[in-house]
Amino acid sequence: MNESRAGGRGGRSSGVAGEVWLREPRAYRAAPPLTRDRIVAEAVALLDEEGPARLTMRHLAERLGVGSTTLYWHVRTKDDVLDLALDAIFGDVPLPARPGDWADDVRGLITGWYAVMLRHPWAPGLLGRPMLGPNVLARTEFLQAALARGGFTGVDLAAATHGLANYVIGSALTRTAGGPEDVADQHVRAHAEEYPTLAATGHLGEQDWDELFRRGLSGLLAGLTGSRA
Amino acid sequence: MNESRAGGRGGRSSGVAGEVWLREPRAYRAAPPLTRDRIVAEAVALLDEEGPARLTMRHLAERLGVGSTTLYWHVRTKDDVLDLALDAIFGDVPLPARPGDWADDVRGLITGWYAVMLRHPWAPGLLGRPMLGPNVLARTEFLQAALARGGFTGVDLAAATHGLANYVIGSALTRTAGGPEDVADQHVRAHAEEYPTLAATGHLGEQDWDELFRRGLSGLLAGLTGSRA
DNA sequence: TCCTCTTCTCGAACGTTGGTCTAGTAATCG
DNA sequence: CGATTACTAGACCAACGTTCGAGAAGAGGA
Repeated sequence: MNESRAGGRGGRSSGVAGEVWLREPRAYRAAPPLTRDRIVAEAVALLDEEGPARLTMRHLAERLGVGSTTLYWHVRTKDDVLDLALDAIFGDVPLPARPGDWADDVRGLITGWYAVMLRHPWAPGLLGRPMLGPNVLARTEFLQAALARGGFTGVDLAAATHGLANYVIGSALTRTAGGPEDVADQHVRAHAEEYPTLAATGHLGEQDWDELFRRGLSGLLAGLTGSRA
Repeated sequence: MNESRAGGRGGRSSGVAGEVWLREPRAYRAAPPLTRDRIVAEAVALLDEEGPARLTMRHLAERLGVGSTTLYWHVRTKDDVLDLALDAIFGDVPLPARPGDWADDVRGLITGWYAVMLRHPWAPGLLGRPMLGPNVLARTEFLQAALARGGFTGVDLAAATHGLANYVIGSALTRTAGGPEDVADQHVRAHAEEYPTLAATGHLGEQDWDELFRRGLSGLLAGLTGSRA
């Protein structure tokens, strides 16, 4: 080999410094190159850890150890990242390998959906955009298929699917929307004369929210089943 | 400073040009001074006409004929404007002067709520923030009071209130979220082999959406009533 | 070994945003 | 008439999403 390239003085590691030892071996491809999947995964982690306000392209790139503009080679806009991150977490909603009792499947899917959104509290706030990702569509397909097995057809089927989906979305949104629960509670209590019924209902603990969601879901499911054609 | 008081050339209408004739008489107080209400009303109009993306403090101030910084005398941040605008439109949800049949009142309130949100399609997307405005609280109070009249108590009451509110929120959100309806429809149809049930449901026309909402609401209401303690 | 093509990365910079600071002006009150 | 209050414009700031063009790295061919 050539040792003639004495004085590894090169500003850059290439061209000069033929010494193999001084060059990091394939450092460039050591870490997998940036991929869309890595970006999305890191975005989800960032959202979970630091909240949506901290999700900037620069900060995301920093966490990935790349320049901010590099992201735009893999993704067109920031909204793309948001859309992808949103769909990504819905991949965690468990989907039974084999369809069982239709009502159980529906309940399981909806509660799983709900749980995932609470696990990523930033998600419901991002829901104001079309949800056409594969994970979302697969779950919606499963939901509608289960309802079809339950005897729903035509408009009843569509109404049941949308009704359930809308219920879970609204529930997750209002659950994660409020700041500290005490604030709203105190505010209502402070104006008890204007909102007597609300004030009387009183404070809702951590546990009760899930119970409320469960009851509402049961009611909705029962009502839809009853009004089935 | 400026000794050249000659010529009405002054960049500003004040200080220079002592001639009363050149000054518009009381132009300052001619239009009512900026108030929080005017800001909110203009913000709603702007959102309706140009969409949420165009709601910037500068643009809003421009429409009001004032400087951008002036807004900050009446309002702390842009989020304040958003919160106020959101609550403002809920003032349009009709509230019966005298409570009637509880079920009718509930249906009327929920459908009115839904209609208002569809009339201001930007509203559902802003729902990811605590809703403590007087208009929202008054309607929630009315809803809960009507349900209480219907015999709901305790946890059932809370579940019914939240269930209905969440349903209407989710419905409005998904309704306004999607871009052009055809896009989603075409996308699903293009992957018909993966989403057979969804593809089979087919396209939903303008009319059907309201019908779906109505059916879901009926089902939910029936279910909640049935599971009432 | 050299050249070229494609794939991928990045620094610099642009235009715009929400928000603040400075420095006022018009009306009002004592 | 002087001081106080209500209100406003312009300049300014840090931060944002995004564009642009310059390149580096690897594959393939001759």
